[in-house]
Amino acid sequence: MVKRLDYGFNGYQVPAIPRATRSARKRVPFRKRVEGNQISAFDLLATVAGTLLLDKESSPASNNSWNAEDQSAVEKNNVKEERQDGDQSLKLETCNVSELVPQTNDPNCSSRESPSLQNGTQFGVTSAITTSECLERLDSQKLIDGKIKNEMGGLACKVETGPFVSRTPGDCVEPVSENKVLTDEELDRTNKASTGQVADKCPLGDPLVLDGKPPAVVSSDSSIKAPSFGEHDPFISFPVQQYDVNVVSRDDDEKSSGCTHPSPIREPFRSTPRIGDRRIRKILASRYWKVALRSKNATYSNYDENLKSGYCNRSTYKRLRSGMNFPFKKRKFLHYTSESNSDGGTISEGISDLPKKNINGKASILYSKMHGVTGESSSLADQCKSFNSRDPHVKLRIKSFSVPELFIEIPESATVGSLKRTVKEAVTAILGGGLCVGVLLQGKKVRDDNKTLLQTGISRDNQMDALGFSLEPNPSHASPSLCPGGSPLTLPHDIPLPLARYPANPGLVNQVTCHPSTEPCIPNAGNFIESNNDCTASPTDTFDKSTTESKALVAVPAMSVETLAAVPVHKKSKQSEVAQRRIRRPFSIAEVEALVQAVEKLGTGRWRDVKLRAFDNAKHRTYVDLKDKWKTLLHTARISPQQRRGEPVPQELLDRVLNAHTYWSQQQAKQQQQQQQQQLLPESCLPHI
DNA sequence: GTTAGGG
DNA sequence: CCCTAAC
Repeated sequence: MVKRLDYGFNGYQVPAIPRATRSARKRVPFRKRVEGNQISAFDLLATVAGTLLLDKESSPASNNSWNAEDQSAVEKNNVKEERQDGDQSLKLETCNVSELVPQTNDPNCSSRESPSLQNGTQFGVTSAITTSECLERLDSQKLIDGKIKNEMGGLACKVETGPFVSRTPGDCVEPVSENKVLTDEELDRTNKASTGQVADKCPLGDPLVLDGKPPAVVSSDSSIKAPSFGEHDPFISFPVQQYDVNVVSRDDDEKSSGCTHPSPIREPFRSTPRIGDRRIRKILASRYWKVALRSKNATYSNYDENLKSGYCNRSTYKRLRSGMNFPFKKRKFLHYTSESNSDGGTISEGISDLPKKNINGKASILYSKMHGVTGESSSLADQCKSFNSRDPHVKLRIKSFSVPELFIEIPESATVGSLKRTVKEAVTAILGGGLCVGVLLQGKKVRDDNKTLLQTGISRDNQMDALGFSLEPNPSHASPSLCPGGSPLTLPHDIPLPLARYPANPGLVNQVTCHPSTEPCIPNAGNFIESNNDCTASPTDTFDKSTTESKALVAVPAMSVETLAAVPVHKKSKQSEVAQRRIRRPFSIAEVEALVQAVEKLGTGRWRDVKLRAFDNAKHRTYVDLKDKWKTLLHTARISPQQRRGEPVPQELLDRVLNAHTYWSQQQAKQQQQQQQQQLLPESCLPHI
């Protein structure tokens, strides 16, 4: 009873039955188990979206171009004076994210060391593209550039399915070219590497693809190839079924089992070992991700481990996992029966069995005609079927995406640099969390994320008429009207992720329009930037302040919630049913106060009651939220004020949190003791009865 | 559906 | 804030 006075409130209510005895319960760390390894449509979405995010994790160099290191700043006084009527409202209806090139990799390529890599660094330092993939790209590019240059009109996303090239496990050569389109010379060397050196050193493997002929060198026609946004090509492959998916990054200097040391049982699918920071840097640097096949007995946790090891920086990892809404979320893989789903049962024989099907040196080509692509493409598709029916991968090439519309208000006095940064942050945020990826098949939205590609019809055996991806604004992020009680979304300023460099082609920033503006409409960002360079202060002086004082950035869906379609969608599709992350809503001090008061009264472990008592009207606060907030409050109270971030919580409240927690912990302990005694008592009393 | 806990 | 297990 004395404690009441200490806490300064009316007292505690001891719960009748302390469910909180669970608090003593220690949970076994959840192990991700993989009992099946089909990839679901969700994973397809996630992979595409994840690739977008990986774009954001691009090199600092790309960031510089956005930050415009040479940006001048306005006078501080001007910055402080934020006048409503002076704000510029810029509406960027769409921005292209160009040349996202998810593409299949060869699942067999994971452990081979490229002779060319061993010999030197002719392909650069950090990139990693298998020769085979180079060939794939070549071929794909050839198809695109030459025969099937696929015009998608004004569509936001272009998806191309390239030829599928199957290879033996031994033909993996991984030279590297991350930051540029391969030049003819490099390509030529690549071909040589695959046809010559590798073949010499790989007795077991048939290194050759494409019928043993090096593909015709394709000129890197930049007029056809959209300007690269992130200066790299991420690759994605989707097993149609059967295999665990593991995201690995190939270390170019990794010396795993080389071609010169063939072993009877090779492990071509083994992921690269953890090698700590270096590996992480490689991942971030190369930004080359593979979705590799893994043996059936591998567990999905390995994927997580790879991520963890890949991102030694825990915060980075966490950001990917949750903080940045990294959409490549782990998803529990569907259970499946290997026998029933396997292709004639061959898959069940093991991974090593699969490459054997392709050893004959004939490439298995999967080509799926795109929307509007007919003729030659269909013949390719036929080829594909005749060549190989074993490879469970779907090959996709997404030419470009458009970022949904952004709405930006920024003071006139803001610097160009801050404008750039603002746009960057808006784009970053929308890519990070406010974006959904939709998959469209033959004009229809694929809604069931749990279906496999095979089930959905996105498979090698399918004549993919129209496979498309769309970027859709996340309504919870995009529309203020969807945030009842909340202010229009202010995009966070603390997103450290650099976006890929500003598109060199000003045309990529489409339809930059000006909202109520005193200035003439700005045709494109490039012109705007050039015309505003009259600042005097140093960029760093006022950079953050400019930024912070700009008006809220509101991500406005370009067409309401309509899809930015990659493929013509005839009917207006509803919002994607993909579970979307809720918008982050920091607790206000008043809410914290209410929470603390309720917990003081009810105790911890009664979050539903706390919710009903103090947050019944706050629909967006679930009892889980309250529990989590209490958790963070407790953590905040325990750390030093210097370590605290965000809006400072009054120390008085934090003290109350600590006191209440201490009290209720003691109560729980007491009640546990009582319970134990009650359980023991009857037994001990038995003799007396 | 709730709660605890890891992420 | 999400996800999962345990209840």
